[in-house]
Amino acid sequence: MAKPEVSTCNPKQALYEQFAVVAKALGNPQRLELIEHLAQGPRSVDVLANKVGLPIANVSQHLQAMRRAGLVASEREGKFVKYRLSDASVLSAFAAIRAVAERHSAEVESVVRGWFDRHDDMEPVSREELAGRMAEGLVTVIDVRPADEFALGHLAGAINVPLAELDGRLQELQGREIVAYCRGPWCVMSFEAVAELRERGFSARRLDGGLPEWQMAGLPME
Amino acid sequence: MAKPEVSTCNPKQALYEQFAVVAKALGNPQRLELIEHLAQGPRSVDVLANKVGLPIANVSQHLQAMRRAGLVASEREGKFVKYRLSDASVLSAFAAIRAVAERHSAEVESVVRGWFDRHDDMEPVSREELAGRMAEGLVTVIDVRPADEFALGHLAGAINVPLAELDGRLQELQGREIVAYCRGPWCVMSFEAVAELRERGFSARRLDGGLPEWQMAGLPME
DNA sequence: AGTTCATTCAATAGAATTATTGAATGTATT
DNA sequence: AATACATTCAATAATTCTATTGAATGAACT
Repeated sequence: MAKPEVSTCNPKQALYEQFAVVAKALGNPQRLELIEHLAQGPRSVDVLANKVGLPIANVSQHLQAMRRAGLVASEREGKFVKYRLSDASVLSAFAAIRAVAERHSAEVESVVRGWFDRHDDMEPVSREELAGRMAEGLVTVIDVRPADEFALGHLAGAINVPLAELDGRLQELQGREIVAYCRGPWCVMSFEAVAELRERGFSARRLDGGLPEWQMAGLPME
Repeated sequence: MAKPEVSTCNPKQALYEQFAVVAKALGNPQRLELIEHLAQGPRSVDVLANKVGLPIANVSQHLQAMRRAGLVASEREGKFVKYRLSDASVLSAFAAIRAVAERHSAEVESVVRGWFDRHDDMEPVSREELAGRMAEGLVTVIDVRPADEFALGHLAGAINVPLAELDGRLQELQGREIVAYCRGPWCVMSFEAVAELRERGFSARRLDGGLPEWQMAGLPME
């Protein structure tokens, strides 16, 4: 990622270089995971390191690489350095790359198919539909992310039922249709939650997209 | 780019790996240049090699790398192998990455500023506006790409004035406003053409985007 | 069959990326 | 000032990526 000075005389080359720097910064699974976390809100280096299970120094370097590419920005807050996505365009780029992968890679399909047998069942609830049904009080929205992430911001009206606790809290969820969400479109926790709930006879669906998409759509958070 | 088997047991990791493969394939200036050419239509390996000025074997390898990532597809046609973008989503991803680079990188800005002093002058003509004015016959549209690229497909009604020939063909262009386009949003040939035309006193503007964008918008080609 | 040409393959060296380690820096707290 | 803690820096080895070369393959043409 070292690119001390991009200074080809050929301006066309220089442009492609700049674009490549951005794509290169996205071209690493660890960094993509970091972006997915940052999409939910600003985070400090060690919170991120804990979440993704990497050494702090390693995460710090990845974050700096992304900062050089313009994907993230950082500000010091006391002892901590909070990183955040620099722009909504970063999420768009992530989504666009995901779209390419979805169309091509049979592997991506198959990962998702692992949780669902029939295609119909995968159909998620749209944000607009969910917003409407929440207003009518017809639906229980569960946030299946870990409690610490929930605490840092969540969909207005959602209750936190971390995936690990789902088993023991089924009685809370009786009676209404359930919509589960988590970090983003391919966050597997919501897939697992829906699969488990259906096995117990609940009527459960996934929200289309995760928290970042909800927030970007201007829908209420708390 | 070698990734013989992506088979982490962790499905989350596997997904990020897949997404990273796509981004990585976009993370190289040469490959981005190839994509820009392929965005105009299917091309054979050696046509591409001539355009980008790289050894054929090298181009072939880049194309294969992109094929593995799902960015391009290929079909044999007699002696030739024609590569093409596999999907419109590839162009979206390219555009999204470009958008990130534009917002962040002062360098990208400065490359463009090299051709124009004032920001107002950079404002391009939208596709819709141009389509309307062409219908009224008010405007001369010039395609400043090399003749061979023009021959493989161009905007309906455009005339081909390769940048290299612009000097000698000014009298053809007298009388009407000129709109220039070339390969894509950052293709510098149209910037140069407009700058040169203005120096000679012509009223000239750039088309917003290039040929691929026009085609994607469903506007007429020939 | 032999020739020509486009493409791919295989092997290589050089460059860049990544994870890891431990030391250094900077900021709050006592 | 001394400590604790979060982050960054610097150096390293392992891996991966890239360009280059020349040989091999595949399809058309004589």
